[in-house]
Amino acid sequence: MGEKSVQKKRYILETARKVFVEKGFQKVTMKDIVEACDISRGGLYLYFDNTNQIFLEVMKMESEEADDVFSDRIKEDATAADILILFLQEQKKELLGKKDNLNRATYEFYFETQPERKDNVLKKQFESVARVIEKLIEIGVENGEFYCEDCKEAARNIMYVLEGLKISAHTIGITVDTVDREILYILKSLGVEV
Amino acid sequence: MGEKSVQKKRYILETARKVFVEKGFQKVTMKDIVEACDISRGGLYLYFDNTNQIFLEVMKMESEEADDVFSDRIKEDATAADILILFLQEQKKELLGKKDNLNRATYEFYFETQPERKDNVLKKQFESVARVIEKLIEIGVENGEFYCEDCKEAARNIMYVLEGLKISAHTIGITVDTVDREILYILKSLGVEV
Amino acid sequence: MGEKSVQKKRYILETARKVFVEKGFQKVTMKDIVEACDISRGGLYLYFDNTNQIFLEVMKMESEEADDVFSDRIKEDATAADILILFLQEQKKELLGKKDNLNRATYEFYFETQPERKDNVLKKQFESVARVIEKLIEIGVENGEFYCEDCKEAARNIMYVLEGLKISAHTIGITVDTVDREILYILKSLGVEV
Amino acid sequence: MGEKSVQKKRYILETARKVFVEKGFQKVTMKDIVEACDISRGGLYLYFDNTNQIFLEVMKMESEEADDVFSDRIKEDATAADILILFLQEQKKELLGKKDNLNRATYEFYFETQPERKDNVLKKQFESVARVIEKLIEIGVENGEFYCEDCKEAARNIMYVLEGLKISAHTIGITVDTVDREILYILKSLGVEV
DNA sequence: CATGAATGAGAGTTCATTCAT
DNA sequence: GATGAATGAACTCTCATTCAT
Repeated sequence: MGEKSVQKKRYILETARKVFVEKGFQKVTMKDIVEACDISRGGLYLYFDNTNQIFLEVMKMESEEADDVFSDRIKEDATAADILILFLQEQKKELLGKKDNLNRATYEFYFETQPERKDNVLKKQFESVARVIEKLIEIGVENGEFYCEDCKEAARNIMYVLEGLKISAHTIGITVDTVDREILYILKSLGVEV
Repeated sequence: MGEKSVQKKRYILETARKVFVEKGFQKVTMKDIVEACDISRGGLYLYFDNTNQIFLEVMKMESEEADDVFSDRIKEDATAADILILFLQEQKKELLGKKDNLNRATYEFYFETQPERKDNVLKKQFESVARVIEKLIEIGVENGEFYCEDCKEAARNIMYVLEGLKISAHTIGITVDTVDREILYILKSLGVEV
Repeated sequence: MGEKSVQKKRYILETARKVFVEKGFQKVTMKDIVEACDISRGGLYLYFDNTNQIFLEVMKMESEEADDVFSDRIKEDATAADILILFLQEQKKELLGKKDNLNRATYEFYFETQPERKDNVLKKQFESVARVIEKLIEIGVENGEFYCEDCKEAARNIMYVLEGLKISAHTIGITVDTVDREILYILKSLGVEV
Repeated sequence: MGEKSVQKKRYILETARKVFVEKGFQKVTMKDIVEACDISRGGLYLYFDNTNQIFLEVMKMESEEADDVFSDRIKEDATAADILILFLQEQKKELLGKKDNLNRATYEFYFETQPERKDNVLKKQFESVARVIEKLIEIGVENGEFYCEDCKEAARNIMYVLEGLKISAHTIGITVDTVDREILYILKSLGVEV
C-alpha cells in the first residue's frame, strides 16, 4: 500500500470516527461511512471489509493519539495529587462532552464481543489506567499527600466509579454537579483536603 | 382484548425477554420475536407495534416482579448492615449472572433515547434505589453501625460503583473476585468490619 | 335474513358510503369499513364478500334515494326551462360539494370495470338522464322556450359538459364561477335569455 | 449518474409507462415495475423512490414528446378551422385508443393530489390548451370562418366536452359515433359547415 | 486503484380471509 | 348470527457485497 493509500485510509478512519461518535456502533452501516467519506461503495471495500474492522482501527488510532495528548500536560514538578486531579478533570471533560467521544460506540462494540477474549483492547486500557492510578496513589501515600489502606483497591474503586459515571452519561444522564461531587468524594476518601 | 389475549401477550413478553437477554436490544427484530414465539408474522402486530414498545413492556413486567422478590427477603429484625449486605449480594448475583438479565439490552435501549426525557424509567429507578441506600446508611449511622460524613454522597458513590461494575461485566468482563473486592471496599469505607 | 339483519346491512352500507366518499374506492379496505362500522372483522363477511360488492350496493341504495329526492322538487306548473335550470342547479351543488358525493369513488370503481359490460349501472344512469334532458329540450322547443336543431345532440352535449366538469372537480379543480359560466353557456346555446 | 444510467432511466420510464397504461396508477406497485423492467428489486430504487415520482417523470416525458408531435403536423397554410379539426381528430384518436394512453392513470394520480396545488401539471396543461383553442377561435372569427359571441367561453366549453368524453371512455364507454357526433356538434356551434 | 450500477436477501408492515368459539 | 384472534401473502424499502469497466 503506497503513501497515497495510507493517507486515504487515515482519512476514512477519521471520517468514520465522526460517524461512530454520532451514531454509535451498531447502527452504522458501510453505506453511512461511504457517504460520509464521499467515496465510492467499492472503494471502501478496498480498505476495509466491514464496520467491525473499521471500528477496531478507529480505536487503535484513538488510543495512539490519546497517549500523546495525555503525557504532554504533566508538568515536571507536579505532585501526585496534582496529576490525579488533572486526570480527573480530563475524565470530567470526556464525561460531559458526550458529543465528541466514542464511548457509546465502544460500549456497543464490546457488547458484541466476548469480554474474555485476549485481544480485548478495552480491558487492556482499563488495566493500564488502573495501574497508573494505583502507582500514583502509592507515590501520594509515600509523600504523605494521600491516605489509604489498599492502594490497588482504591485505584480500582476510582476506575469503577468513573465507568459508572461514563455509562450513566449515556443512559440516565449526568450533570456537572454530579461529576464534581463524585470527584470530591474520591479525593476526600484519599484524605485530600479540597 | 380478552382473557386469552392477556395470556398470550404475557407469553410473548416472556419469550421476547429471552430474546433480548440473548441478543441485546438493537439487533432484535420483530422477526426474531415472531420466530421465538412461533406465531405468525402478522400475529405479533396484533399485540405490539415494534420492538421498542415490546421492550418497554418487558421492562415494566420485569420491574413489577423485581419489587415482589426484593421485599420478600428482608427479615424483620435485620440491621441496616444486614440489609445493605443483602442488597449487595443481590447485585452481585445480577452482575455475575450475565446470561439471565436485561442489562445489556437496557443499555442499548437507552443509548437510543434522550437521557433527559421525563419518562426515563432507568433514571427513576436509579434515583429510587439511591434514596433507599441513602436512608439505609442514615439508619446505620444512627445505630452506630456505619460511619460516614455525607450519607447522600456515600449512597451515590455506591450506585456509581455498581453501575461501573455492571457495564464492565459486559465490556471488559468481571470475576467473582472483582465484585467481592468492590463490595468489601464499599463496606470498609462505611466503617463496617467484615 | 331477518328484519334485524336488514337493518344492520343498511347500517353497514350507510357507513361504508361515508368511507367511500372520504377515500375513493380503490384505497378502501375491508378493514376500513370494519373499523368505521365498529363491527367485527368476521361480521362484515357475513354480509359482504368484498369492497366491490359493497360499493355496488352502496350505489344501488344511492340511486334509489336520489330518484325520490329529485322528483319531489318539481312543481306542477314548472316550464321546461324551469326544470332544466333546477336540474343544472342540482348538478352545480354536486359538482362543488366534493366532500359529500361518491363521484370520485365511482370513477375509481368503473376504472376497474369493462365499460362495455351490460350491467354498467353508470351507463344506464347516463342514458336515462340524457333521455330526460332530451325530452325536456323537446318540450321546451315545442313551447318556444328553447331553440335547437337536434335535441338529442344538444342533450348529449350537455351531459358531456357536465361530465367534464365533474371529473375536473377532482383533478384540476373548479370554482363556482367556472360552473356558473358553463351553465350560462348551455342555456344561451339553447336560446334562453338569462 | 452517467450516460449509461440515463439510458436505463429512460428505459425504466418507458417500461413503467406501459405498466401505467395497463393498470392505471393506484394499483401499480414498485414490484410491478421491477418485474416489467426485469431488473432487481433494489435496482429500481437507485433511480426512483416511489411510483408517484415515476409517474410524474413519465408524464413529463410524455408531455415533452407530445409537444414535438403536435407542432409537426400543422401545415403552413392551414386555416383556423383546419387546425381545429386536426386538433379534434387528434383528440378523437386518443379518446378511442384507450389501450395506449395514460388517461386513466392520470385521473387516478390526480385523485390523490390536491387539485389546488400550484404544481398541478394537469391544470396547467388544461389552461394552456384552452388558451390555444381560444386563440384559434378568435382567429377563425376574424377570418369569418367561425361565429361565436364569447370565444373564451366557447373554448372552455369545448375543453369540458372533451374532458367529459375522455372520462366517459373509461367509465361508460364511448364509440366512434359518439365522438364524431360531439365533434360535429362543436363545429356546428361555431358555425362551420361540415 | 477506483467507481458505482446491480443484485438479492431480509426487515417492517398491512390486510383479506378463515375459523374456533 | 357474531366475534376477533390468527395466518400468510404481498408490498415497501434498505444494505452488504460483488463486479464489469
